Amino acid sequence: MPHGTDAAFERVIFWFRRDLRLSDNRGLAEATRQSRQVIPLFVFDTNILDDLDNTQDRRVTFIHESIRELQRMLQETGSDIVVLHGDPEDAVPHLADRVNADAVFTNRDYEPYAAARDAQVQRALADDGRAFVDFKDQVIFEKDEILTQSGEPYKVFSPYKRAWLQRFEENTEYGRSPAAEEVPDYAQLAPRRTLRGLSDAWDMDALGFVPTDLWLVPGESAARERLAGFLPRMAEYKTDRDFPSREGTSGLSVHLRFGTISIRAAVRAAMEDDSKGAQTWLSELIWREFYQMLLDRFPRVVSHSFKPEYDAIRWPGTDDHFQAWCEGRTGYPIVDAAMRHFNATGWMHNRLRMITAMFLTKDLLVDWRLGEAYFAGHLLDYDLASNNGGWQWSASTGADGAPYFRIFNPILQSKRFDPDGSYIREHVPELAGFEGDTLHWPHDADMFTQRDAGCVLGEDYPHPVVDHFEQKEKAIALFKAVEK
DNA sequence: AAATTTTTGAA
DNA sequence: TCAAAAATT
Repeated sequence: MPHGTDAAFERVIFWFRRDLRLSDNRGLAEATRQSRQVIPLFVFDTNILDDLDNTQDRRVTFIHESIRELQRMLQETGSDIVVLHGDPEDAVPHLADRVNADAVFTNRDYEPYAAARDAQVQRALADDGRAFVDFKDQVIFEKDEILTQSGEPYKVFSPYKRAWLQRFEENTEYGRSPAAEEVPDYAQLAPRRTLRGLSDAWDMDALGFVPTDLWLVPGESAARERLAGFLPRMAEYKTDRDFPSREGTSGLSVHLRFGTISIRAAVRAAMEDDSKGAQTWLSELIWREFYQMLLDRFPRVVSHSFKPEYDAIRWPGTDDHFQAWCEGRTGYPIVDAAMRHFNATGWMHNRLRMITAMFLTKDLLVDWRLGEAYFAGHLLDYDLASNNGGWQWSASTGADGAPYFRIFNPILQSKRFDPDGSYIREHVPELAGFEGDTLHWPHDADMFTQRDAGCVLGEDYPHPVVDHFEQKEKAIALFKAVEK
């Protein structure tokens, strides 16, 4: 379609949220197709930022850097981005009024807060006679697109996945952008001079945050490079992904979270590779959609067990044990290594997320919501749907979660997935002198061995805070007590 | 996306 | 007698 000549709108704001990229961005592509002029916008949302209790939040740095890159790319085309700092419910309609936009285009966000915010923005815009148009971009399939025969949402992953794959293969268009464009039509983007003076101050200082170090490079071009770097490793994903000391995972979770890469690009990459590893990775991407669908369809999971009968459980874990877990001093080396690495970087390997979550809920008997909140506060790739889904999986309260009797033995997990102990040695250096299986469970070592390893238990490294075999029985009893 | 105990079945 | 399969939690 020729641009501009038959555009439906004169001037449209495109509002970036968790889609911080120019390429393969459905809402942005539609905005440039349907409007003579497009004004790019990002809002640093004070409703979210004011709730962060750490001025060194890594996510703010990631977003800030990614917006900077967007701005550089837009400026190279002669355009720019408007950046606001405030409450979107006021800021977006206000900007629309200021530039006299006909509409605000954006990509849908399925989190309860975002959905409520967008409904409010839509109402405010409508009062002024402006449209709010949103698009599917964050997922391949939304909640109503994959349903059982009886029209119900799936509550078990495998049949959901089967239906997802079938639907995808029926129409390969799902993997593509609706408009064939992979990048926006730059001719439609508002010229830089038009956008001058519209932004708030948005350097980190003005936002009230301090830049942090990150373990990965923010932005769209870095995301593309990371995917490219993963392609040759994808075939080995199935075998390597469970070992925290190997580079076996894609490392794309942060980019998928902030949309510096599109889910379609990821799915296309998996579909174009016929290895077992690619299928396994695709399966993980489908888990992501499964959890997004569940959150959209059952928002009560934010604060309640997906399985209502397990809401009756009163988790008896103590605050002391929770603190020991948070700080990586439980006396379980693999758990402590994972938590210390996490605290230092804001990232945790998926295998370790399962081990630490299982340990908090089934060994320390602490309510999964506390663990979920701790991860929510520190994960650079934090996503409500995936984090909640993962925690409810580990706690056995979720849709298709681990059965309550399937409790990880943290020592066996450690031996299996960190066989040479290199992960533990790196992140719990005081244990590095222990050899073989003793590293995974040092507490049976005699004093000679401890001195030899340079680590006296109870002094240099804590005694275990609980006994796994005792706690596991208590965990099973908690579930049995409330079973129907 | 488990761990552990019990039973089975072939040597 | 032991490893694999099945049952149990």
